Amino acid sequence: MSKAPIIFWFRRDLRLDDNIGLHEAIKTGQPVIPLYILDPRIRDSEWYSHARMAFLLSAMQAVDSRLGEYNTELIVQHGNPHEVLLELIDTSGATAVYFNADYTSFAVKRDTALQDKLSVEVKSFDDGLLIPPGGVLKDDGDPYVVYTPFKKKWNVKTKPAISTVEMTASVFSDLQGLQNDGVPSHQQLKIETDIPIPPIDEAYAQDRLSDYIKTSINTYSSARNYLPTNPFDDDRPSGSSYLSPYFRFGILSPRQAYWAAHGKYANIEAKSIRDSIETWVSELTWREFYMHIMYHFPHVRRGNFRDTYDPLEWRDAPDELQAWKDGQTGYPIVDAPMRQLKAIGWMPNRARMIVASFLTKDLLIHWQEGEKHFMQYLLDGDPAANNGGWQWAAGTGTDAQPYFRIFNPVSQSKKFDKDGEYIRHWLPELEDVPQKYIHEPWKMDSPPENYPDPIVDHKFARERTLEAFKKAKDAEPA
DNA sequence: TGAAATGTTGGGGCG
DNA sequence: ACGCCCCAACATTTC
Repeated sequence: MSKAPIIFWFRRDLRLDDNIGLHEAIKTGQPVIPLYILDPRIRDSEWYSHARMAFLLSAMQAVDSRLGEYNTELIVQHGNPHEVLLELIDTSGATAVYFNADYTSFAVKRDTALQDKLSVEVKSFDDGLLIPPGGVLKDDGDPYVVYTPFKKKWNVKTKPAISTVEMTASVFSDLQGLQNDGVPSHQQLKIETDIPIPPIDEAYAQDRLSDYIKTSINTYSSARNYLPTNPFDDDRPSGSSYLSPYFRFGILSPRQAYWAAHGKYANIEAKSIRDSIETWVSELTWREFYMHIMYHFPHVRRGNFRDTYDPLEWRDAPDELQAWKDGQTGYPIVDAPMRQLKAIGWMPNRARMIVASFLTKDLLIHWQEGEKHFMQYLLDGDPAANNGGWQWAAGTGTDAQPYFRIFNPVSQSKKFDKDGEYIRHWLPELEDVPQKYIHEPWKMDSPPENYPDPIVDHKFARERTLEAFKKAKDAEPA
């Protein structure tokens, strides 16, 4: 090769379009080595997810195949990033390493340390958020801890950076002679999951996005609470765009989503549609809010955002926790989404709130147990968003719901799965339960034998939780 | 992006 | 026609 190459390290940005760091690397005019590093340490994490790893491998394959259009390929190597990079710099003669910033505290530490460990230029770019951490601050320079004022200040100015990557074969490095382990198989990584992995590539994600913006987004405000059984084959009106896993791995950029929505918003007058678009964009803002929160307050990763409820005595109830995980609590509206989670690695937002309320408020089990379980199964499992959601539900977080806001599983069920269709889909043992009893089958004269009685009485549980939270709050010194 | 307890009002049954 | 009670229906307060 004539010029010395530059390494572009893919992480949570598995796409070629609108990839700021990649674009900057290409702009240098140096040949680019596209790299993905599989760090075996993630396997040891208590948050490791077989399903998410399977999704990631497919995403890597998609990038590799798209790179093939430019007569190049994705270099995949295993190991500690700095060791892999040292070696690759040595063998390739690369003069720089470019990547997009990952704002989680583990990644920030790792990436900062790289600057010292590598002798070449290391450059990090803001790409994964419309506004990076630090870009939305109060006038006194402090980060926001309440969503509404954050959102008010959250003012997107960036445009979609690059509509199409302009690449030519010559831009990419001649990769001959570089070690490439290739995208590993499930077998190689000992992946055990039955979750069907959805189509994963940039073109698919873009289609899904534009389809959604074209029609379904129109009714998002009202449909968002509706419980879709499966985002891929459910033909009922669905509020969910089911794009979260694509955001999680950067197959879709938030700029692409934001500006697609914005483009429609600018050309439409109907109030209800405008409201729906705003509400949908607001969910993108929530994503950014929680990423900022975890960046500014890394202690949330280890415990409560607020210490008010630190004295709270969460219950140690392994059997009940297991019943919750297995979808065997006896409350259909809790069990259905828990089964769905294990089956497809996803559940709608309303369902996440319901099952989180049940674990933390009805069972009074620590939100971190729920956080962990979600991380182990969710295809979109993201440390910041997941943590934010759980602390919100538990009442320990930023801008959290007050502790006394306790969902009644039966009323939630009647409200958001009126016909019981969602329940019957995921709980086949309740298929023949009459409509009258679908939300509370224990009231039947002879309930289905293969479905458990409620593991806890809601009314009793509610009282117990109110008391426990009150006690914890009063224990806190003024 | 709650639900339950408590309070208030007003129509209707009934003596 | 009146007073009384019951109890939806709605509103407010409380957790």
